[in-house]
Amino acid sequence: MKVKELATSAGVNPDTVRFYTREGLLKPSRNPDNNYQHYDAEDLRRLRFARKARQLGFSLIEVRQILDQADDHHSPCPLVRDVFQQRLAEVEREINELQQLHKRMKTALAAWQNMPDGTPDGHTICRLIEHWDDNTPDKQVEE
Amino acid sequence: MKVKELATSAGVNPDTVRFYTREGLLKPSRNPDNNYQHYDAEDLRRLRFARKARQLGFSLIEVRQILDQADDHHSPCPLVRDVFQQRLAEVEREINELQQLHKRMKTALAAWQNMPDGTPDGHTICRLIEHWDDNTPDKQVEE
DNA sequence: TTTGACCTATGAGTTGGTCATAGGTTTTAT
DNA sequence: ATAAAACCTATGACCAACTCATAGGTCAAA
Repeated sequence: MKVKELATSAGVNPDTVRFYTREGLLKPSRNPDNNYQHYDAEDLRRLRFARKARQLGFSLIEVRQILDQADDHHSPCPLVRDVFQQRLAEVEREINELQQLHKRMKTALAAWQNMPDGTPDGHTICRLIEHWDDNTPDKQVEE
Repeated sequence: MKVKELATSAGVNPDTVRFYTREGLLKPSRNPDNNYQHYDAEDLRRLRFARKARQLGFSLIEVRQILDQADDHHSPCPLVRDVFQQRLAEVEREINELQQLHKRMKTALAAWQNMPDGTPDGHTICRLIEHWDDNTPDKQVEE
């Protein structure tokens, strides 16, 4: 297979195939006649594997490590389980953060219903944001 | 105030102050003697405003637009309300996506409990991921 | 044989900073 | 007075994971 065919088979951009090849995730052979890359069924498996792992939140570096382990005839599954656990915890943290942000946004929106739009007066840019309570402490003022 | 003092007052990295200045969010005057930037209370207000807006998910470009409107003596609040609404919708979308991902991860993890770790066999890299059902359609195979 | 569709390598753009470099200035301590 | 520390300047590289643009080489069909 050439680049476009592999890309189409896996549903990705041909440039992604080239990028993954540069990054060492795919290991095509080369046609010496025309310098074209030649991909086989194994590359398609690797590419599909990589895309699924990416959807699960694995980084490209992690995917490469997993593929490299497989190349060394070691089972990558323990590594997969390990990274997956971390990733799951991270997703939970992200959800929490976003839900808190969402709650604060809704609260702010409700509070804004009754606030007039002011023109900046040299003390305030837009009360809507300046009176937003973000519970992050900030420091002293000096001039 | 000089860079570090402003940065400390707002609880940010001095490089962030320089970066925001380059990006036009802060407009310090310059001391012609030594070419140093001089920030005043207004810049501190702008910087704090910018940081709050960033926490709400406003992009730097949006923040700059808002500040520019304020500089033109227009109330930036309508723009703020508008961008805020879009941002709220986006946050909701992000939460949904993450929750779906989370659900699929938990399901996969449960399914993995009873699956053995295999060594790559030329057909499979790691069943854990390859048998992951991601309900994204992909295309035909050819070689 | 020429056009279009493909291939190559390389570099830039995206976002929001952070860090490193190399050099100039000011402040503090000796 | 002077030397070191702590600050300032501008510029460019770096992070992630691609995507897109450029310039040029190759190949298939009309």
